[in-house]
Amino acid sequence: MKTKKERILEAAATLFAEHGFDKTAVATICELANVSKGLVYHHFKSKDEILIEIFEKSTSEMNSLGEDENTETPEMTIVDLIENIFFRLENNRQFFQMNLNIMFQPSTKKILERQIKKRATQLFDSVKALFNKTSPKKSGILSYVFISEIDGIALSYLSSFENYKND
Amino acid sequence: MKTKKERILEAAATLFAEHGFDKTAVATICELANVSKGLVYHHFKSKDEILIEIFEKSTSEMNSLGEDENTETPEMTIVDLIENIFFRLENNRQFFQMNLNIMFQPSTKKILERQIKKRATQLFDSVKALFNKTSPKKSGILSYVFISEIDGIALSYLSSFENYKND
Amino acid sequence: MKTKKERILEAAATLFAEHGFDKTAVATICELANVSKGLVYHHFKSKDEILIEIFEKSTSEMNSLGEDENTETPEMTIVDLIENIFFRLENNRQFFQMNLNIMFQPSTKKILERQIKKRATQLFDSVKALFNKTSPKKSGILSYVFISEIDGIALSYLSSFENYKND
Amino acid sequence: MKTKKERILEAAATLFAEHGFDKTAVATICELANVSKGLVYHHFKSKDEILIEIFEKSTSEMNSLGEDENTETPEMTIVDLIENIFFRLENNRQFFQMNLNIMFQPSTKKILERQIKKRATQLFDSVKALFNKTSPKKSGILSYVFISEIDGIALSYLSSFENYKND
DNA sequence: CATGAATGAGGGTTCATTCAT
DNA sequence: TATGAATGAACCCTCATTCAT
Repeated sequence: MKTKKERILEAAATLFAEHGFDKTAVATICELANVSKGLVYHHFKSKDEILIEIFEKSTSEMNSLGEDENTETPEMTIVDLIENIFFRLENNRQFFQMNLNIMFQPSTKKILERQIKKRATQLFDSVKALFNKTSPKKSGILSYVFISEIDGIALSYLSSFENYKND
Repeated sequence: MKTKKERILEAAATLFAEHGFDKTAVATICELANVSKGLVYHHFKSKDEILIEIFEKSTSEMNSLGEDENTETPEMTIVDLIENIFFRLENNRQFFQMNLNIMFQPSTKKILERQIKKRATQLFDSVKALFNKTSPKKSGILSYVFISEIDGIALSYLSSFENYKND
Repeated sequence: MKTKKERILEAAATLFAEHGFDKTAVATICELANVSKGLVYHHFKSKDEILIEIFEKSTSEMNSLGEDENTETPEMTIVDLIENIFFRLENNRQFFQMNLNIMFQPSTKKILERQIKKRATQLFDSVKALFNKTSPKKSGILSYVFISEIDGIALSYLSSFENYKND
Repeated sequence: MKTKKERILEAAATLFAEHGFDKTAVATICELANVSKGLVYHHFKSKDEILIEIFEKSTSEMNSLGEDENTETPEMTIVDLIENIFFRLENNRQFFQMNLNIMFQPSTKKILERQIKKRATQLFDSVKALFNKTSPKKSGILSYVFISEIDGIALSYLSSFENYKND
C-alpha cells in the first residue's frame, strides 16, 4: 500500500498537470489524496517543495531512460532511445504535458530554476556520450540538434493533440 | 500619445510575459499603466478579457505577416515567410515567449480556447494556400509538417535561450 | 463621523491592549471596527503596519505633551509635566498598558525597533531641553534619572493595579 | 547528566525569553531540546504547563534569595538583599527580561494569573518580615515602596540596556 | 472617462495536540 | 519513556470585482 506521502505526490502531479500549479489549491490536493492539510505541511515545507520533488522524481526517471538500452552498437542505442521516447510520449502524455506546462510558465520556471538546469545538463551529457561513439568531433552540435528535434516533435505532438481533442 | 486603454494593454502584456497571467495582479497592471482599477474595468469586462484582447491583437499581427510578402513565386514567398518569422523570433522574443506561456498553461488555455483554435485554423489555411501553389496534392500534410517544424525551432530557440542565459 | 481607517486603528488599539498583539486576530479587528478584511489590507500593508501606525500616533501625542505647558519658569514646566503624566496615567491606563505590553514583548519589540528608538531619543531630548534651563551641566544625567523614575512609577502603578484588580 | 525533562524546560525558557511565549512553537522547543513532540506532551499537559512550571521554578529560586542572607542585623539583611538583587540583575538579565515579558503580556499573564499573585504575596510578605524588624508600624507601606523602587530600577536597567545595545 | 474605497471568497501556512507504535 | 505521523482549526494575506462619487 502506498504511503500517504506518495499519495500526496501523486495527487499533486495529477492536478498540476490538469489545472496547472497556480490553479491547484493545496486543499484540492488534500481532498484527492485523502489527507489533512496539516500532513501535507508535515511532509513538505511548502507547496513549492511538492513541485520540486515531483520534478526531481521525473528527472531521475528520465535518466534511467538510457541506461538499459540495447548496447550492441551506438547507432542501435540511439534508435532504441528514440523509440523509447516515442513510446513514453504516447503512453505518458500527462507527464510530458506537465513538464511543458512547468517549464514555460514563469512562476514555476522560477521555482524550478536549479532543477531545470540540472536536468538539461544531464540530458545533454548523456546524449552527447552516445554521439561520442559515432561522431566524436561533432557530438556537441549533434546532441544539441537531436534534443531540439525531439523537443520540437514532442511539442507538435502534444499541441496538435491538445488543439484537436475537442473536435 | 497612447490612449489609456492602449497603455493598459501594453502593461498587461509585459507583465503577463514576465510573471505569467495568474501571477499578475490587476493592481499591478494599474500601477504600471498608471491608471485606476476602475478604469481597467471600464474598458474590460474582466481580467480574462484583457488576455483575450492581447491574444487577438497578436493574432491579427501574425496574419498580416504573409500579406505583404514577395509574391513573385510561391517558393520565394515561403522563403520570405521563414525569414520573416526568424526575424521576429529574434526581435520579439518576449512576444513568442508569452504565446508559449499562454498556450501551455491549462488555466489560460481554457480562457483562450476559442481564440487559439481560430488562430490555428487561420495559420493552417494561409500556409496551406501557399503550398497549394507548389504542391496542391500534398499541401495539407506539408502545411502541418511546416508549422510543426517552425514550432519546434521556435521552442528550441526560446528554451535554449532561457536555459543558458544566466551562465 | 470617523473614517473607516480611524475605526480600524481604534479597534486594533483596543484589542492589542486587551489581548496583546499576537493574540489579536485581524478578523477580530474587522468585527470590532465593522469593516471587511479586505479594507484592512487596503489601508495597511500588514498587521505589523497597523501596530506601527498606532505606535507612531501615540508618539506624536506624547510629543505634544510638553508643548503647551506653563512656561513661566522651567521648574514650573517640569512640575506641570509631571502632573500631566500622572493625570494621563490615571485616565489613560489602557494606553500606557499597551505601550508596556508592546515594548516588553520580543515579537512586537522587533517590529517597532526603529519607532521605539526614535521615541526614546525624542523623549530624552525634550526632557533634556527642560533640564538645560535649570542645571545645564547635569542635564544629561538628570534627564536619564528623571525618565527612569517616571517609568518605574508608571510600572509599579500599572502592575499594582493589575495585580490587585480582581481581589 | 540532565534529564530530558530538564532539557525541555531549559530550551523552553531560552526560547520564551528570546522570542516570547506566543512566538515559540512547541516544535522549536523539541528541536532545541532534541526530543520528540510526544515526549513533551508526556511530561507536560500543554504548552501552558511548561510556562507555568518555568515560572514556578523561578519563584522558588527567588524565595531562596533572602534565606541565607547575613542575619546579624535586619538593616544588613536588607542591604545584602539589595546587593543580591543587583548582582542577579546583572548576571541574569535574560531571566528578568523573561519575567517582565511574561507579566506584561496579556496572554501569558492570564495563564500565570495564580502564580503571579502567589509570587507577589510571598515577595511582599518576606520583605515585610524584614521591615517589621526595623519599623514595624510602617512595614506595609515600606515594603510596597521598596518593591516598587526595585521594580522601577530593574525596568530602567533592562530597558536602557535594550534600547541602546545596538548603538 | 476616471478614481479608489470597499467587499468577500479563497489561498498558503502554522501549530498545539493526539495517538498508534 | 519515546517517536513522529496525522489532524483541524485558525491565522495572515491576496485579489478580482463592484460601486458611489
